[in-house]
Amino acid sequence: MSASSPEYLIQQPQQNRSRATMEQILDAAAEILEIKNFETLTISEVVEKAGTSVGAFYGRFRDKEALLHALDARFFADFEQGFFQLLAPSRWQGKSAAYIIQDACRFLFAVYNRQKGVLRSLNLKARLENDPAFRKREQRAWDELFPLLQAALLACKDEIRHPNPPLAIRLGFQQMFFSMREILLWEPLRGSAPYDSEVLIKELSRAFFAYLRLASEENANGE
Amino acid sequence: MSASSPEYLIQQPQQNRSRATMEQILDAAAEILEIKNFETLTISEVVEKAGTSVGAFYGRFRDKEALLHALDARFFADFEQGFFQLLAPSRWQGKSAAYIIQDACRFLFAVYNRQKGVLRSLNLKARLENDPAFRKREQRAWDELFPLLQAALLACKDEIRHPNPPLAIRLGFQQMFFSMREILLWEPLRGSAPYDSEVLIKELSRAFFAYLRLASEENANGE
DNA sequence: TGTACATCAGTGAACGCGCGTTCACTGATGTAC
DNA sequence: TGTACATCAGTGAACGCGCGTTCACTGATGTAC
Repeated sequence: MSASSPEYLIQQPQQNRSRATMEQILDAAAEILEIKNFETLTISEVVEKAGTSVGAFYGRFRDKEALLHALDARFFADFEQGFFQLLAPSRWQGKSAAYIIQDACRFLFAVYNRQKGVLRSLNLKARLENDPAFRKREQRAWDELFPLLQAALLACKDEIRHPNPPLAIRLGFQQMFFSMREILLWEPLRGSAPYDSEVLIKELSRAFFAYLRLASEENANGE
Repeated sequence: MSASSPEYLIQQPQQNRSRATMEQILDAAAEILEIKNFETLTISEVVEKAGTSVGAFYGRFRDKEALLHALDARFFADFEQGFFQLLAPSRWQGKSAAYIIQDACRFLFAVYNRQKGVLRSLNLKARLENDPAFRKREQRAWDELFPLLQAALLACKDEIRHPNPPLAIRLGFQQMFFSMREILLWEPLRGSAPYDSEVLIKELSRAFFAYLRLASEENANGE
């Protein structure tokens, strides 16, 4: 679940009983975050939903903030597991730029298409907070994924006809990333017609390699 | 400034004196929002910075929320002025898709490149709030700009080689819009190297029309 | 040009509510001998 | 196999702080005659 001894915990659970309680608290919080945000969530409603008590909460967590840190850690561990599984070191070696991009796009989709409530809150916290910890953890996901993608794409440099490949790779990926996050996390709140998953992945990938002006894409046909 | 008699005001200023006070309150709030967010901003600090009193504040505004509504209204009025000025009805008639896109992109840049503190708070509020008013006002800007752009671009349909022009126009514009907002409002907080304004406008436009696969762009040279 | 009155505008101390946090206490689990 | 003790885990009523909001009051501006 979470690392050796994070500073936001009072103390690691020692018995299965308390490990279960903690898990229940995290699950309850995650569930509540699907419909409200972290600011309006109260400890009381979390522990009530988790079937435990306020005191039990503070026996584990330093304060309310610690709850979100723990959710963050839990999510990030999940993210990394998927990351190392899907993106085994040599997965992109010798592949075309188009292949790499679709792969990355599909991964991004998978990352942002679950735990949306938690992700929304983390995303907001990273923007609201003075405490840089949330911002840093958000950054870390980017810092793990982007360099890999960049290296893989630069290896296909001769496919890329954009005059400034490093710039285009960076901005193109940002566009894909921002759009994916925005559309999956926030569009539902606006009630606008959602994109079909496959269409979204395909089109965001397409936009990216069109921007890079891949030679291979030049004579491809759409749809 | 603001419309006839918005419900978030207790009463419209009747004397210049109070109009000035109100303006000072709004300015002070906007300034504070450059460095903190609306949740952590307090009425006391606003009125102190504005050189007035808590009572004066509540003489104008129904509650704290009303302050942000007023800032929203002030910004939106600004937006619309720019909108109707720059995008006079016939401005895009007979123009190429590339021209239209650059024009729209430049406009987006202008919109999001000032009042960033206020815009950040409005953006957050639109996500946090049950009160749909903020969300709706955000939507309205989109609803004014997008149909115009869509119509103008569909008029150049024969330039567009993407197999599904309406889809591509929508998603492409979203990408441009989301990226512009994200990069201008939130990237600075992350401390990553900012883009040069002209480069940003040029590249986001380029990405958009590359995605549409404009015929004209096919044999254009970059940089 | 002055007087009386109504309304507008502003003041800031005091209030009060909500929610995070504490704390004195009980019960459960593990360990030593 | 049982007893004593230490630590872990959980309970929930009570506390208290911060900040939004109120309110009784003073002063400024406008208007009628």
